[in-house]
Amino acid sequence: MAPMPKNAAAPSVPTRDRLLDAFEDLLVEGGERSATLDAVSAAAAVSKGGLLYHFASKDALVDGVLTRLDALAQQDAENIRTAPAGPVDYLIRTSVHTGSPLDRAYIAGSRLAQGRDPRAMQVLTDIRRRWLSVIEEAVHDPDVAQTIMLISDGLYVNSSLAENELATQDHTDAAMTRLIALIGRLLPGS
Amino acid sequence: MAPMPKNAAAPSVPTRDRLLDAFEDLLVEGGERSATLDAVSAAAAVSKGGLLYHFASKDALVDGVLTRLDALAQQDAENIRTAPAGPVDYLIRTSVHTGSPLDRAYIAGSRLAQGRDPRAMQVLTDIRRRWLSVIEEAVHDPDVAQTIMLISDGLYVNSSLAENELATQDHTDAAMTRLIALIGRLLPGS
DNA sequence: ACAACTATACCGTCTAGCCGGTACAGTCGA
DNA sequence: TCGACTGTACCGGCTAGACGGTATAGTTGT
Repeated sequence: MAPMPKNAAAPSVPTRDRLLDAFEDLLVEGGERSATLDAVSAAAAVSKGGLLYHFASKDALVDGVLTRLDALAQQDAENIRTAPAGPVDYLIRTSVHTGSPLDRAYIAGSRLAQGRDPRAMQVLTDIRRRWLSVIEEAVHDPDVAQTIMLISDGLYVNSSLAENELATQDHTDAAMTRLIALIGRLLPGS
Repeated sequence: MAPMPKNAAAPSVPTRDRLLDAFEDLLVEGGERSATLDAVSAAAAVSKGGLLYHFASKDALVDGVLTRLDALAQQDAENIRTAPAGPVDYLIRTSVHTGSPLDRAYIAGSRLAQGRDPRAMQVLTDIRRRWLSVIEEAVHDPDVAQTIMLISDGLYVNSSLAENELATQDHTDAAMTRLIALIGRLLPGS
């Protein structure tokens, strides 16, 4: 009954999570097409049978990453709300790829959404709505909040496109600071 | 029916273009995975042999859409530059899905890029760079130009995500006008 | 005659999913 | 305390069908 370490040397990440991680990685690095069951099981160093023990179908695997993404995003909404430097600062700075679990899960989710998976689209839409309401709460202007969200989305697209090209765009700390300053101009005297 | 010498300027509705259209549609509506050779030929009402007569491989088909996208985008950059209401107004208003050929081609291209096709990523990056330089030319401030591009990207993501949901976001003309007005605040004294 | 197809059959590989088997820890009744 | 049994976690071989691509013979419009 109790969770078993099973191996004194390695209380390592449970197989289930390793499979989810592998699926995400494949989605992020190779797109929907390369994220096959065989590839996932190989990447997680689990047999295909083992994979299907934990996730009865590919659909179940998709549900798994989506559920995890949703949980991560819910946490993040709280982080945005309570960020010391303010919600806008936090949102913008974390919109460029940081390699965080949420980051990876979010990109994986958007790959799935691009494959027109309705569940993925729903989850992504919900996450965005959650973020938007936090920003709205902070800036007290729906249009400005929308615009900030658009910039955040744009940053996501951008860093996902230019993953290996540094020249195109710089997402340095300095650049982000300038961006945030610029966003400040959107807010009038109020 | 005019004669169709393989490599000259296309007359009316050549099979080659219908195949490209079908491939784009499938990419847009069903993602990379659903855009198979069988599906493409069926959607274009052409036999598989006919498809492979025009495009010797799937790679050639990808090259086809990418080449067409690049040409369309090159034209568009000129449209942005010479738009009566100004480049920024034009860029923002055409960032939400209009169903134009460029629009469709661009989304198709980004599906391919999400599948990590390096050619697709290159073409998309080039297009963005071209747009950016037009906007830079118009606003005389690199940071502001960047930010406007981010907003444009954000709009694109958004309308692609909420394709069937009208409630989430309104991309009405009025909303776009408000957005453009807001962007005006980014520009200082000038 | 020739380009632009259609129709059909085929091939090797990949893919999702299924199934029988294994190892092993824990439970339970006698 | 022993043997029968149960549940969990996993292995790896298998199959049907999809996929990209090849091949080839026949048809049609100009």
